[in-house]
Amino acid sequence: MADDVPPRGAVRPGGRTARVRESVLRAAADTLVEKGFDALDLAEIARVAEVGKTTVYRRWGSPGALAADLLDDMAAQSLPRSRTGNVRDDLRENARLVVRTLTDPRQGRLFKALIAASLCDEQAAMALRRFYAVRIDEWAGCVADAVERGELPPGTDPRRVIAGVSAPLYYALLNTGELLDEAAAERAAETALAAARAGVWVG
Amino acid sequence: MADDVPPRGAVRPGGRTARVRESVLRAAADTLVEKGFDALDLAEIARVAEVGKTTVYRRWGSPGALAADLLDDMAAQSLPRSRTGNVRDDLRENARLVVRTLTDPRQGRLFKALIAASLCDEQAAMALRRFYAVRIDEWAGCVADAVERGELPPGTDPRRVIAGVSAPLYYALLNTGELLDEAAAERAAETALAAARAGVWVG
DNA sequence: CTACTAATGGAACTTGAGTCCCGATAAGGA
DNA sequence: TCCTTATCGGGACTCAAGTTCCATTAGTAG
Repeated sequence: MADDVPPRGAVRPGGRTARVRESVLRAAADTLVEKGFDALDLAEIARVAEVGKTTVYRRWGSPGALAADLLDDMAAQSLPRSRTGNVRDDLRENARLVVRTLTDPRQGRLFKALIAASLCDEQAAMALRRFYAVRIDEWAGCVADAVERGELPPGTDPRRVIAGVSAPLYYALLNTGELLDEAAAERAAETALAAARAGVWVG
Repeated sequence: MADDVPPRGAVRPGGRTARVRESVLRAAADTLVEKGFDALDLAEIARVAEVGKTTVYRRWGSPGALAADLLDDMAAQSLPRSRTGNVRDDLRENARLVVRTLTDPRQGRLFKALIAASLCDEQAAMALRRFYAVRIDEWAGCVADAVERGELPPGTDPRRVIAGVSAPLYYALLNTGELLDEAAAERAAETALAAARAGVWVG
């Protein structure tokens, strides 16, 4: 029956193994930022991370798997959210945070590269979905509170509202290339707010 | 001064050269659909297209440039849009079209691969922006008409409304992995409509 | 502290993507 | 029709990504 071989690095994850992972993930992130996903060779990662080439191929095996591990690592680091007590302000804060992240020279390139990875590799795709599920849930609380307070229709799906804020910003980043500035953040927040109030996300 | 060397295939674009381009673009699209952007080797494309390897490397040079050429080819094939005389129905039709395209086994994979290409290569990124500019303009007319008819506030930016329909659908496709069905199309159209009516895209 | 073995990493090897050279072919103008 | 040369394509070559083998190192349980 199932032999259930433990994944590489899971039996003795302390000391050296942890240092190797940290070093490789840092090198991977740097490469993704500077050269993009298509330039993610495991051989070069090993050189930059000062780690044996064999180790990288054995533990991660493919650029997609490495990107997936990086995404899981990022998802594990949670960020605090705002709580102004007013939906419009909360959504605006969220939109500003997304714009700030996507226009940041390092973060913006990193996100683009990780989305590229998710489009090329199924493991990375699953990790990306997990990542956004975590990030959206972190902010969904604001909306749930707003529904409690009667600012939005009862039955409004909080996650859909938060996703509704990010959607136009990512569309600008990935599809149209439109400028992501303060005004774009404002429009994104107002779009989600108008739709939520109209009951688009009820049920 | 500028010698202005014409690009490969521009001086004698007829006959053989055209056949080679057609054959290579078809092979590229097939490979993108079946294996994704990261598997786009020019050597394999040459084999599949039954064209000399040297030719492909000389004319396109990189997977990104090949993807860019494919995007320009796609942008040149325009699609008809609906004209029901009612904004809500027009936006709904547009949303359904996007969902149909993105969930189509071939088209959906192709779009994902081309977006991946645009995230890895600057030429492909510019071509993708041109492509979406064309597609959005094709539909912007509906919204302009609606503004004329008084269905939407004066000064509403038609392109932003159309982009507002697609945004949540692409966000579901690329970020959250949420199901793209008839209901998702409905919500996308209603979101854009609510925001447009609220005047989010005026000015 | 000691034993066991998971995990690392050096070195040699294989394979195929990408480059270069040059003759063959055919597009397009005279 | 003929001529010029843009474009194609076969074949040899290079170099590094990815694989395999095995000796060495160092977690972790006892």
